[in-house]
Amino acid sequence: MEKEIETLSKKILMDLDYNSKDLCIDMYYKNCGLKKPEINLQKECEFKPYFYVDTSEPKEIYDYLDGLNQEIDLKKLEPEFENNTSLKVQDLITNIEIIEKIVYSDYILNGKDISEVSDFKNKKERKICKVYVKYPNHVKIIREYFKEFGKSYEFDIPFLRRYMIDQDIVPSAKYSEDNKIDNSIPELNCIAFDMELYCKKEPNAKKDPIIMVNLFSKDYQKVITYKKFENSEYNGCVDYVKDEKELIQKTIEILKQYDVIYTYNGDNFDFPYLKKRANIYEIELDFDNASNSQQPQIIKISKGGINRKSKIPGIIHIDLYPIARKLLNLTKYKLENVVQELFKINKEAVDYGDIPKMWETEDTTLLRYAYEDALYTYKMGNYFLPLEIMFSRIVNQPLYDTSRMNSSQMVEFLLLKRSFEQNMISPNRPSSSSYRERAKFSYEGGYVREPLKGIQEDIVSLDFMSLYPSILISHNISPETVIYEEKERENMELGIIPKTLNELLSRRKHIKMLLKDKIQKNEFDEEYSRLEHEQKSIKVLANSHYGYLAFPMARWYSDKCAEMVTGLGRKYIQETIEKAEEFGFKVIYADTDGFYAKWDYDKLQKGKKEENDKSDKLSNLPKLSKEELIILTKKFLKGINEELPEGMELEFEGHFKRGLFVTKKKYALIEDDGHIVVKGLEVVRRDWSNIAKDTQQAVIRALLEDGDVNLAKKIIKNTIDNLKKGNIDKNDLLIHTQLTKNIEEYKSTAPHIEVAKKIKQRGDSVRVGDVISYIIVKGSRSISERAELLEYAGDYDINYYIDNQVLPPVIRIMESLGISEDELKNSGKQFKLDQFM
DNA sequence: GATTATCGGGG
DNA sequence: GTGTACGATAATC
Repeated sequence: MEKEIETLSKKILMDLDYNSKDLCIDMYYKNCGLKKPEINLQKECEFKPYFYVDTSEPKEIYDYLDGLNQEIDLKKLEPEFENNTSLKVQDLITNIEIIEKIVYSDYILNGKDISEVSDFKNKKERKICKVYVKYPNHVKIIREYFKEFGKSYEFDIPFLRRYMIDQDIVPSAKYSEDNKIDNSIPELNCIAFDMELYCKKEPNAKKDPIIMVNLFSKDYQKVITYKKFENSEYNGCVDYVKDEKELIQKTIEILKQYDVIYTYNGDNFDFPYLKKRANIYEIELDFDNASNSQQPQIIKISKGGINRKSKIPGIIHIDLYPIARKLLNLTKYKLENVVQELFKINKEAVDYGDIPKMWETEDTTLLRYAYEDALYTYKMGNYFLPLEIMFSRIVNQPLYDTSRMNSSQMVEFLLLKRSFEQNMISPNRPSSSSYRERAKFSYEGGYVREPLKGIQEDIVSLDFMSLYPSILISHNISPETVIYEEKERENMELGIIPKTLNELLSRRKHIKMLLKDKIQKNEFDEEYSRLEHEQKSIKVLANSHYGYLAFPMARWYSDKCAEMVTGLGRKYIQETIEKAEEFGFKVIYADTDGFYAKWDYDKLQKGKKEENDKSDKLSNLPKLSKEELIILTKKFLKGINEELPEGMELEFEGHFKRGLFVTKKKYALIEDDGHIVVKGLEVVRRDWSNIAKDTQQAVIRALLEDGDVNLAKKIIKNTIDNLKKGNIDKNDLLIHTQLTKNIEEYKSTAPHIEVAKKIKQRGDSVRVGDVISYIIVKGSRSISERAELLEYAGDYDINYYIDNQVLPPVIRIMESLGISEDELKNSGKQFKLDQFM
């Protein structure tokens, strides 16, 4: 009895899954009121699959089907039928209803003639047939039979998604006893799961055993293994089992006690591998965690395009790899790279090839590596989870799914939900032919202005706050409004895209206000962090709407809209630049939604001579201080923002002491606190030698910190001199390139391929994925043939390093300052000539 | 320079 | 599961 009362206090909808055996939706709730929370399974069997057929008369449908007299190909149908006597399409239809709906497709052009498009300003519901069928997986097959009859709609929305949309189910949220949603982020029990294998080549689940399972949660942090590591300082972190079979069994026993499992690439690797190994030992993989369920829950590996997805019903598997890929912008997404980015920690990496040896020699490096893999997976999971929960709630789809969706897919589900709420029938996805047609479409993007090259001082950076979303709203751009003239569009009801965006941005504005209030009151509590995550996720979703319109797979695709948005974007930025220059700024560089500018002293000089100085008092000063420049900038912003449409705002982003502008998309800036920001210049790329990277970095630093061109020149000259004198650590000359396929598969040759061949000839092994580090040595053969490993390298090729490594990254920078390649190259010689004279 | 192919993460 | 990637970079023309 006491338990019952507690149970009522709060429950969280954790996970949902379509159960094809029971033809129902399994809903996993977590009861939070209990001392030990418990998962409960509820079955939803009332919801029935359906789709729409464009006719107002059910009889027409039956007559048509009778006329067809088509028997269904039973092979296509599963689950199997009780009696496989002949089946007709109409036997699988359970009901046809006439309902009133707004058919969105009526209002969009999409290849039609303009005369066939209905007027959105007079949009209204019309009669259409809602066709119910017996089984969800029959919808698509049955729909095929209607192709000759007429249009059908919403036949490809997965059953579970359909249910979430129609019933307004909010996942990963707390429900109180009166079924109201509580906004706080639920406390979930999370565990990170990772494993190590014994394998000498590519892992093969038939023979390569799992040797360690690494688990990390709030109350359990262990590496489970079956080989005793003697004298290890890590003994406290190790749990021993008898063998691999016991290892797998123990892993399942522990994992099933948690709500959330974090992995890094578990979709494609850990779970499929675990499943295969468990099959070998005939272990029943039962992850069932619900107190009242009777069926075993096993890992479901489904195909998602090229990749796989691993789902355990009732437990939320969060694979952090796809999340890191969509939320971070890195060149590499190995676990170490992401850990470095998020926590600024250099995580030790282990070469996979060394694992067997470490295992045999009981090298504890392997234990530490295993332990840290789980630890950082856990930290990363906790870092991303609140944001992902917010995405799941806003989009209104299960966390498992939204965490694997890209932003366009999330926008689509958001729109499907809005469309349903507005009693609309959503447009269909494109056929494969129109998909190909759409994919070919290309259009002009943002405006990028050629920079004022060289070193600039005292720079302000200004940008539009969410430019594209605000253009979509203020110009009412949507597939159904785009056919109207500008004026007409702005005076009519908002289309679905601007309407959805408007709701999102108003919510974000409201949150921002609440946050400001909390900051003032110094309330950095749970509520604060929840709001912070919510506003962040709204920002991501709002910024994805423009991209969604140009996404060829989108239901609400519209190339016209996308083109219009970038066109208006270019107009706004160009007009703003003009106004900035009229005001007294000199714009140095602009890209899409923002620009860098300095104060134009030259123009003021001219202006003074021409007309007797009417400009602001401040501009009379010989040179503006940083504070004065910012005051002027804010004054300019105020004027601009008064003229801009509502919701659009140009913002002050920052002040920079100095900047170096090389070409479009290639520049570097130094902030007032000395922090350097580099864009598009190659310093970050791994395949260059240290000497090339270090020289470029030193040159950028010299130019930004001191504005000293001569110092930059000197740095380059010194490097060249040192190379000539042999005054260089050979390690700094190593060039690193990854082998991306087997040596035999390369059609052409390259230095790292030649080196890999040499390694093989010497009897050592090279594998796909190895990074080959080599030096180019002296000689007359081709460069590829002169590539050597450090230990076999003789004298290095001085000219190669000067011409192909050191100079290319710095030449463009120096050219932007008016210094030629010749001057840099010959400076050494000239120096010698000077000595002769 | 433009177009086509491949690769990613995990061990 | 009433479904499918995609975006960057290297290789090649």
